[in-house]
Amino acid sequence: MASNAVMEETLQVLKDHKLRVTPQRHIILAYLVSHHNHPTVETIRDALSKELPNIGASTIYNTLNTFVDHHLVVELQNGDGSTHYDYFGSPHYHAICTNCGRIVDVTYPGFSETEKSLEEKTAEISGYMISGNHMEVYGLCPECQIKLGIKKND
Amino acid sequence: MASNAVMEETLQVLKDHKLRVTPQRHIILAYLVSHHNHPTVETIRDALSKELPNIGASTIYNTLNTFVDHHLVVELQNGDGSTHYDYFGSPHYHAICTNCGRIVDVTYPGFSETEKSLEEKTAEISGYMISGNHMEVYGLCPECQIKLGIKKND
DNA sequence: CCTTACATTGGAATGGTTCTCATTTGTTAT
DNA sequence: ATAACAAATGAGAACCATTCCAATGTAAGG
Repeated sequence: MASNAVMEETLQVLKDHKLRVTPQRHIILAYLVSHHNHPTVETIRDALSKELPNIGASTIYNTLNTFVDHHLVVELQNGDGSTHYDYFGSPHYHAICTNCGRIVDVTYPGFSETEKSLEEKTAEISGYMISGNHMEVYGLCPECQIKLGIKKND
Repeated sequence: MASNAVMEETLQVLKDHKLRVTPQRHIILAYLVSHHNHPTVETIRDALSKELPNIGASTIYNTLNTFVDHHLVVELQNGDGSTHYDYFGSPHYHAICTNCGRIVDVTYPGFSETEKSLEEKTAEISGYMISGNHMEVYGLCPECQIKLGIKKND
């Protein structure tokens, strides 16, 4: 359940981006801000079934696409066939398990510099006018390492 | 049309990976090696309509998925709704146009070190056993900058 | 308030990808 | 060579995430 602080924060975010404040948008954004589940549309629909029992799938898609357009949210594919969404608060990237699909956020001191440097080099080499990036790292999550009986030699 | 050298090379690649050498696999791989179009399944089917007039869509999907499993090929999404494929020869990443979807390969001296460092930091932080990564940079390609009347201030 | 442009609904349509299964083909061992 | 087996192919059906559409509802500004 989203706290009052989150509701106020997300209200402001919507206004800042000149988006019409509908209950659906407000509640979906609050959900994304207060969870880091990297949910799918289905996950969101289930999670909000109490607050928004009659929401249409199209609305969730529309809302998320709007958020993506406004760079509030990023799309992620983990190979399970549906798109996952992540509220883009502070700079981070994702580690994705190739076995179970689990997605975790990763960052480290100096990551912003790495990002910036990558973007600058890309602009220079390709002539693109850069607006963003995605970095993803693939591997086996700790649980799947155990599940598959793989030992880590460190 | 793939040269003899490419056909020999790809034959060897298939054998090295212990993949059964079928004409379909051989020709598709040769196409990927000798083109850097980041093709979709449809693009490939059209391009090979002379050499493989009766190939089924499933075969192309199966073949590409097999190549992906063997890390010969990577999948790319540029937002147009279908998956693009790229033969993974030498280390590089992709710049993707947010307007027209154009994908270009990018690399620079020291890129491998950047990659390696990212993977090592990720392993340390997340506990994942890393097997690979994807980096993508988004922006407007030079053509779309012109098309949209955006001037570059450098 | 009233208006109007925009958002939401839900059901149908779309289309990329996977599935099924009968048939064909590579590969390995004889 | 040839036989035998496992694996790949092809055609179409099935699947399912996502988009489209037309009708209805609603937020925001004057």
